[in-house]
Amino acid sequence: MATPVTPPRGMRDFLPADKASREHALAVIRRSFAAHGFDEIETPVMEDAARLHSGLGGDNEKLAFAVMKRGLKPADAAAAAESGDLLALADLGLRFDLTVPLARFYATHRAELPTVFRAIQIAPVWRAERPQKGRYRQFVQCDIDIIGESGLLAEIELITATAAALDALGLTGCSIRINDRRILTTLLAHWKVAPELNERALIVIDKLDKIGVDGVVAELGGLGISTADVAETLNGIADAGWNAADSAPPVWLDTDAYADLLALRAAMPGVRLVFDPTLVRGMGYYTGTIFEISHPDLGYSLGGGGRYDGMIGRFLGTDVPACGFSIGFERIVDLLGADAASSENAVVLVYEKGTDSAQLVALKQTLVEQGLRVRLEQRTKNVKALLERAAGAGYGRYAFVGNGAPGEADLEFRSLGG
RNA sequence: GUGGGUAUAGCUCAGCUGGUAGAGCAUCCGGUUGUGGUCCGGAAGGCCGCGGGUUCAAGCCCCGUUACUCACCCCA
Repeated sequence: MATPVTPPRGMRDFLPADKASREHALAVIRRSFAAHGFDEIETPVMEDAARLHSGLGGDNEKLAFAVMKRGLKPADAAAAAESGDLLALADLGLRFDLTVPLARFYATHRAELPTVFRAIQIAPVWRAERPQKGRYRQFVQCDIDIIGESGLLAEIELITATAAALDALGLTGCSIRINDRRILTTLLAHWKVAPELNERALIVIDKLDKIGVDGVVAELGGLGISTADVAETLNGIADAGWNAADSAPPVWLDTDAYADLLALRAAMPGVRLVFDPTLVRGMGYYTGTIFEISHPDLGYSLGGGGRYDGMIGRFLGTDVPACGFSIGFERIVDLLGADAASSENAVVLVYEKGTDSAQLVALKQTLVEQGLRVRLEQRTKNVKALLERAAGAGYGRYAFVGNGAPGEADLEFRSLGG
């Protein structure tokens, strides 16, 4: 190429057709969430660097884009190099999720918010990852969160609203896998895993469906976890479903947490809930229920969430229960594909070169006032390409504007169907 | 962070064993059509990603580099 003009790595431009289908999907999601009693808020794209790196973002913290302080001097850079703390040069960063900003938002505005606050956030986040299919460095998340509700009603409202949104989008085949951090904690305790190994052990367990029982046993062994019944327990976990405790519950199962999951399932008969004791989720801040949207065609999740009762307390001082669910908007849109919803109310007027502009605009204005969407296009040699582009942009009808004195009465509209 | 693939016209891609840079579509022009989505002809459009090397000669072979892409890790 003569001039390499591409957007930043992992970030994208959207052509009119893409933009239209994105906006359509966003409108559907907004409507679903709002119908379930959630209110939309907005926060800045940046937060204080210290807040982003407070340990609540898990591994995502390492992927945060940092923003350098304004007015840095060479001496500052030298000092940072000296100390080895390059992040000292940054005081702000782009948010890598919507949960940390929400916790900050709630701490700031608690007095103005209802006791139980149901929030919608639909906004881009940034992560400095290596892009690939279904993974971008700027992407939109659609979050709903309930703050101040410690009971299962929070989970129920979140999952119900999310399932409704997926349904309204026409997405079929999705299921929601569900688990509870307490079940994982009990399992690790049963194996007498040292607390500092918990996170790494959980990541290994998460891979059970990919690498199988033998693979997990091997990797756990590598971490020094080799209690006698590891393989036996894993076999039980691999087979576990909603019948896990039909007879005597297995020793690794936290029965209180499992009872909660059964209650959730009973409360939402219309939602395809799958109990998956290997579901982990990377965020360290989850304390209870965790869930993830799965689709049979994809190796990655379409969204996820869970309960994070300890997080708000980090900003506020007093603990406030919270639970959230996030839809990965980009992955949903990729799945939906383009819906070229053409409209009969959108028309193209094809005019000959040299047609009087004033007459064209007057004609256009007449049609606009009738409620039509009107685009003017000068006739090209090959009209076919022009009309196909217009059809792709959502225009449903076209008419040729004759030379001479074009008037509305002279227009003969034809369908752009083909 | 680790590994694979790709890079040629605005777009999609050919280019043989190293020997003058190609097609389709899109664009522009001429004609045809003349209530028109047809057809014919022509033109324009290229640092063959970038840098080095081998060679009489490199789009092609070698080394490096950058970008894109797919997968792993992790994630939405």
